[in-house]
Amino acid sequence: MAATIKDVAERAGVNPSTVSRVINEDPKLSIRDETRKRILDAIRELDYHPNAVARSLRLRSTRTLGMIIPDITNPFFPEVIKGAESAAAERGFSLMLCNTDEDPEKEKAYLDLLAEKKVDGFLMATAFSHDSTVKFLKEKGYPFILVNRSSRDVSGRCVVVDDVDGAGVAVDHLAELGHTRIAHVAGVLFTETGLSRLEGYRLTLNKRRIPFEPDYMVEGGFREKDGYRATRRLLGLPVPPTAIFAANDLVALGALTAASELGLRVPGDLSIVGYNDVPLAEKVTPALTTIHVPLYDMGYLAAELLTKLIQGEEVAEDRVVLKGELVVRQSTGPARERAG
Amino acid sequence: MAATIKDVAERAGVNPSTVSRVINEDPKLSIRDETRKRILDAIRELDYHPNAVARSLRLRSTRTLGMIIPDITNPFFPEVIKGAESAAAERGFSLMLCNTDEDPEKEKAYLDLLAEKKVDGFLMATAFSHDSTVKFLKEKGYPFILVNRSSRDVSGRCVVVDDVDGAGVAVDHLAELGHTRIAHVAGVLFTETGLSRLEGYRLTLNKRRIPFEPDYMVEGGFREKDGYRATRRLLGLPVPPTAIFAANDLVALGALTAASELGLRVPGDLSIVGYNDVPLAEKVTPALTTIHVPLYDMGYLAAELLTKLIQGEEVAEDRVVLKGELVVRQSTGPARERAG
DNA sequence: TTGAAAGCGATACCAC
DNA sequence: GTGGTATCGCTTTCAA
Repeated sequence: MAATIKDVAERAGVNPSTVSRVINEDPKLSIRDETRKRILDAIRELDYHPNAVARSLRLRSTRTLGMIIPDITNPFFPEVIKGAESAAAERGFSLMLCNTDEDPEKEKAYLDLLAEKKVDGFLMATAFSHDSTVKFLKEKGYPFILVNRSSRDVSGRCVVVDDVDGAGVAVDHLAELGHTRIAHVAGVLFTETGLSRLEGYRLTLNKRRIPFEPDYMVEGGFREKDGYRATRRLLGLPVPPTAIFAANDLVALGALTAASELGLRVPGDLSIVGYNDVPLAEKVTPALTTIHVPLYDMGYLAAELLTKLIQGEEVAEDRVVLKGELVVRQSTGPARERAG
Repeated sequence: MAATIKDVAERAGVNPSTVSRVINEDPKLSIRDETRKRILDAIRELDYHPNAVARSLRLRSTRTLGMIIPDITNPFFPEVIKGAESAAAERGFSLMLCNTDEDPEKEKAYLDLLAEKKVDGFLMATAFSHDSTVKFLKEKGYPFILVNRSSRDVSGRCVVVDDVDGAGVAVDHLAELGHTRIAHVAGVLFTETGLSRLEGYRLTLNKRRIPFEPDYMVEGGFREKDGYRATRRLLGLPVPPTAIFAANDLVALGALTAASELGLRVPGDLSIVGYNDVPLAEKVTPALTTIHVPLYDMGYLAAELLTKLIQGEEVAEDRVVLKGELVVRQSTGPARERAG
């Protein structure tokens, strides 16, 4: 059995409360050096480690954050998690990680579980999560931060990237290469990110006076096969696009596959730009031109913000908006007339 | 404030202990239906959820597992974590995730932290971890399972793949393609996995009566740049190898880059086999021939085993050995004489 | 400068 | 069939 504070107290010949004060460096404690030494010695001799469960019960704080993500094998998340974990650890918090597999029922179950386990706050990285989640969190008054998603229901409390801007940068890049037949394989359009990237696409076409061609906008999803299917469709059009702005890198990868199956060369016949700059993006051939999103920072800032919220610190801004940056690699090139 | 068991008891006009028995479905409880109903109603009306921290203190069990991994952004781990998380969740356990960045000090700090937080057991996925970790765990009597690593200091308690066998399969594949100049970019040789793969390489050369050429064995490491450097060296040899068995997929990727920089074609001029079949492996060009390791299963089985250990269930075998399987893709091809 | 005791929210043993 | 009460390990207020 591990030693308790009582054991330490007995060994040092003092009361447990005194031991507690010494451990927690109670500022309004004046104690004789000799007594303190006895306590410290006893702690060392017994290899005493305070029981965090008991502390949590007493202090009503577990120093633990719950993080809910849809799928850890999606290459978007590991960097985000790592950032969150670092920020949490630096502030003495641990991370409890929950994977929902995009299943709303699991999400709800985890929410309840984490609430019962009395985590001090929630990091929600699930783009699909129904607003009932946000509602639940708000009603219960639990501190939370949305990661890479925002909500109309709530003032701030999120760390996001400016997707309208990022999509604009992507489309600008293609336009500057001379492309006018620019298609967009959109993400899921009931998510903020999906919607905003579409908006950025349309706004930039507009700005550039490129007419919006409805056939060039196809709603896909965020997975590779969504990109594959959508691209097959686009490339089957009578007048196919010469460039595709994909909702994310996975989608761009699917587009790459579809193009190569049809014997098209990238970027010779088709330029493709992705979104997020997932680690995979630079490994594939051709390496993906994409919008680099600071994934690590996103996680870090979210966890930092959350711990501040928890500790009641004043936060200037509880809505952090990060900017994406264009990274030009090999999947985009100048537009040129096609043989047909 | 959330309702407590006392609130429920008052509202139902019973004693807290009775509420507890109803909640936990105490088998040796006989209770009037009417009383039970009153309690259940009170629970619903107050939206009562038991405080897991208080339960944990009383029951001396947190139903939480600590999982320590070196680097979540290494594509090896997300699948493993996902498997572990699933198995844990199915058994009512949560996962506390800790990222050490390969830093032994962080590892120790996390070990202490998790111990203070009274996790019920440890999942250790750190190949580099010093044996002091295993020693610590053993001395304290904490249940633990090593993932993808074993230890001489301990009888079983691990889920590993048979790396000697896997490496053998990889080298066999190359030999069957007619290669005789087969090099090995080894991993870190003070890890079990690094050592075993080297052993498999040597045993198979032996079996095939291919003489072992010391210059063809270069110790690298497990990172991409290790593979890059080692391969540059191998390809600079007077008589360079025609095939490389890499310690893992990341190393194989580095080899790929080195080869293409030198104008060599894969598999035309050089065949490369990786290890693990990380998600990345099938995405790169040429797609990697590799040894598929059941990453998800590894995590799943480890967590399952650990929960059994924790709950005192009899486990037939506390050392689970999985087999890798050859996946032939595009990075390997028949040997042929080179121009020089 | 230190001690005593209440209480955090549950469970479980022992009564009756 | 249900209640009383001690207890898990720690913190904190109030006393002395």
